[in-house]
Amino acid sequence: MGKYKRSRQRERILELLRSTGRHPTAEWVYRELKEEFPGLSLGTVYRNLSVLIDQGLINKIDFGSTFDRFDANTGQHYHFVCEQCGAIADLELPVDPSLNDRVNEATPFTARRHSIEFYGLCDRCTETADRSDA
Amino acid sequence: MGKYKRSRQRERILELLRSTGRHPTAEWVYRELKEEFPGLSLGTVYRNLSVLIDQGLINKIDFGSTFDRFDANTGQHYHFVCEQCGAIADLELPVDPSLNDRVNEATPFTARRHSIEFYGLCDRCTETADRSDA
DNA sequence: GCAATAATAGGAATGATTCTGATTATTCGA
DNA sequence: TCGAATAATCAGAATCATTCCTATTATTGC
Repeated sequence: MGKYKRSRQRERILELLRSTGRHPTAEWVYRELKEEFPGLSLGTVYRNLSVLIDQGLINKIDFGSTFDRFDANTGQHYHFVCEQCGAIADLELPVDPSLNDRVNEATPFTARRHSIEFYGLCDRCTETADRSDA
Repeated sequence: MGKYKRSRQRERILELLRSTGRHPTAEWVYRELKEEFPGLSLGTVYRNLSVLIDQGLINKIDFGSTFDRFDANTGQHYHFVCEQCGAIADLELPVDPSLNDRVNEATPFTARRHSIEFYGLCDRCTETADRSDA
């Protein structure tokens, strides 16, 4: 979290994200603003998006991992993702199909399934954090 | 779902995924099996992983999107993802922090937050599906 | 065995994202 | 208001996970 100077580009990117219900990609933001900033480069969009995340003004929707991950447990189950070491674990927590119904009652969408990911520290990383504190 | 012939490589990849609690990346699988199949190529691993998915024997953990997506709604909320058109919508569904507690009681992990994504058809795609059916 | 065809290895291609370097814009104190 | 310090920009190169291509090899069913 360094110190940031203002830039018209970054301000417009934030405005644009706030004004849309979509969850845009960097490419979409770039195309939207290209007319207003003819010299805009995609790198600038990406950099500003990560600055905005750093400032807590926007979020990126993703798993912690940039890699595809594969799972031979094909039954329904939820996941725990360690924010420190990146480990992913299956959870025993019972899957609750009624959650889909709640979406189907409250929205015009048809939810057929859902996934839940919990984020935090795994047992190993919790220990490490305890030691390094204090 | 075409017709598949067996291959030693694919059988071992499935065994490996079943024998591990991790949620491996393709690269990890490749490294694990490289000694057993000295000529193994990463492309073979990827192809077989997608065949195994097609056969319903494994799952890939990801969002529907291969793009990063950004969201100016920084409050806690859940998402709906349309499996057909890829649209992502914020849901009004109240966020339930007690879910974290259930994980914290039942596991050695420390869950600080969680995300839920519902998958299905959005209103538009539901209509389209209705028309094309029957 | 043999024909048909799926699977393989290896490497090139793709495509989203990040990095680099030279230039421009912003900030802030004198 | 000027100027030094430094963050931000643009353009394009680099990166890196993943997919695609091609010639060769393995599997299947008869």
